[in-house]
Amino acid sequence: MKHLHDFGESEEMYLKTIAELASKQDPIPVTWVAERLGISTVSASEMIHRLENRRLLEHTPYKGVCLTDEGRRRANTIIRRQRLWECFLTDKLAITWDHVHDLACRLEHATDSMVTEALADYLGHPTTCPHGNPIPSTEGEMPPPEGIPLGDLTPGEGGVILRIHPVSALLLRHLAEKRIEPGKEIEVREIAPFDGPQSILIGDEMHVLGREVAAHIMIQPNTETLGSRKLMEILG
Amino acid sequence: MKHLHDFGESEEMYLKTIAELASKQDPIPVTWVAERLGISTVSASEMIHRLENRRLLEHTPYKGVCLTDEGRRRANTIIRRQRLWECFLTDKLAITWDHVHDLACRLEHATDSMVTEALADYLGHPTTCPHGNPIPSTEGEMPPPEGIPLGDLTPGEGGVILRIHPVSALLLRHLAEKRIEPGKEIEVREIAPFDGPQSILIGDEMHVLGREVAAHIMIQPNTETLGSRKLMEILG
DNA sequence: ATGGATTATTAGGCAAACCTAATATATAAT
DNA sequence: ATTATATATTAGGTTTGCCTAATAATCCAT
Ligand SMILES: [Mn+2]
Ligand SMILES: [Mn+2]
Ligand SMILES: [Mn+2]
Ligand SMILES: [Mn+2]
Repeated sequence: MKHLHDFGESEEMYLKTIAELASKQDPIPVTWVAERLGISTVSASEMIHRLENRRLLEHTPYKGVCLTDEGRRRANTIIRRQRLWECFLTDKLAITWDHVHDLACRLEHATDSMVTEALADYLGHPTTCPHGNPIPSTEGEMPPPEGIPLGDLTPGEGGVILRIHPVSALLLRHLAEKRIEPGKEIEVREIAPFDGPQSILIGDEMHVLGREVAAHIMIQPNTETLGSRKLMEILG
Repeated sequence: MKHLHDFGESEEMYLKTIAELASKQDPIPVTWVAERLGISTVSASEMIHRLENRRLLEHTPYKGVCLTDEGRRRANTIIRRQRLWECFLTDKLAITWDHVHDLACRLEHATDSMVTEALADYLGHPTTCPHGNPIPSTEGEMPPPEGIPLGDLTPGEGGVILRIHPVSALLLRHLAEKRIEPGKEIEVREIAPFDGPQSILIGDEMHVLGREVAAHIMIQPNTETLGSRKLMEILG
């Protein structure tokens, strides 16, 4: 007999979370997954074993997890749904930027491919979500995300905000308050010693951002202000 | 710690199901609830006790269940969400009539009141769903549904289809195939003996409908064709 | 190489929603 | 009043997804 419950929502969130973390490092420590999902490492470890048995990921002990091709395809399907809903919520329902991430994170699990594709049609097949992140294709392929973290820039360097790496609503609210959003010019002015917070200039306002926050703001660097060493890194 | 899962979807489906059945009879036998949800009576009974403890309904053994005011309010909130999504899916995404019921039944549980009200705004505050059923208010009040079941009409009687009482996608597909939809004229031509199926005329086509199906097609009767006995019933 | 920190596993539990099989109770029909 | 039927409860079990506490294995830095 089939149950009333979906019992696939957890699985989907694991895959999505791993895919999102994978753009920062690969393989992903199980600890990171647990922390992001707000559960114990034991529970995460259990579930990861189950997903490994089903060939959706591979776990190398003491290293971390990597999605298989099928796992990544599935993850990107969920991400596609979330980002399309984000577009709908902002563009059509006029819900603010910092709210749509969490709202879409609930809808994504209740959406099949028929609705997804009809929605994509209706929205005119957008290529990025309101936070600037690319929307995967119907086939579950995602263009490589662009930009480098603001946190990697040094004083004097700056550029245009390309996207906000997907993360909790709290961070988005924090950024929304300071009017830090995709498309805007931003410049690093100062970095406190001992890997401390960055002082940044956006519009005509100065703000101090913690390293964790700065790591999620992805920049298209302004090449003029950029040190040549970093230029090499980016191009080569 | 909070769980990843909602664990409220079941509760919502119980309340909604009971509210929908309540328009046919009151109180509702627990058996009906179990059957509609496709679960055992034991499971339904368990859950109904839990909902009773939380004052969302009242259960009189060997009679059935009635929603409390709070229970009905909650149920109508879910119904509002479902029917607004149904409008969205048909009007904006151009998904057919018979599909939207089930699709919206998944979205309804992933939708909070912010999204619901923004959606209602966006759709221009529709008053009925694509199946003709009334959409409850923000406060959880629903206008009394109109019409009498097609199954109660006798040969020669007819009228306009007002709405299809909410039920499975199978029934909707069945009706969609025969072009039986809200707004159309329909007339009973014949009833087979021993409470058998009805032969009906819609457009220029004749169809034979089982009693169960006919019970879900709600009619605004054409008073000229109507027997005076039934007229009394309706008006008085 | 060795000790301390990180990572993984084991053991034992819990709650929500389901299930079947068996039993008990109330209502309805003869 | 008795019996048959419908309804309810009890008992015991499953799966999913989470938990804590304790232990074991590995990695890394000195
Ligand atoms: Mn989600
Ligand atoms: Mn986004
Ligand atoms: Mn539903
Ligand atoms: Mn409807």
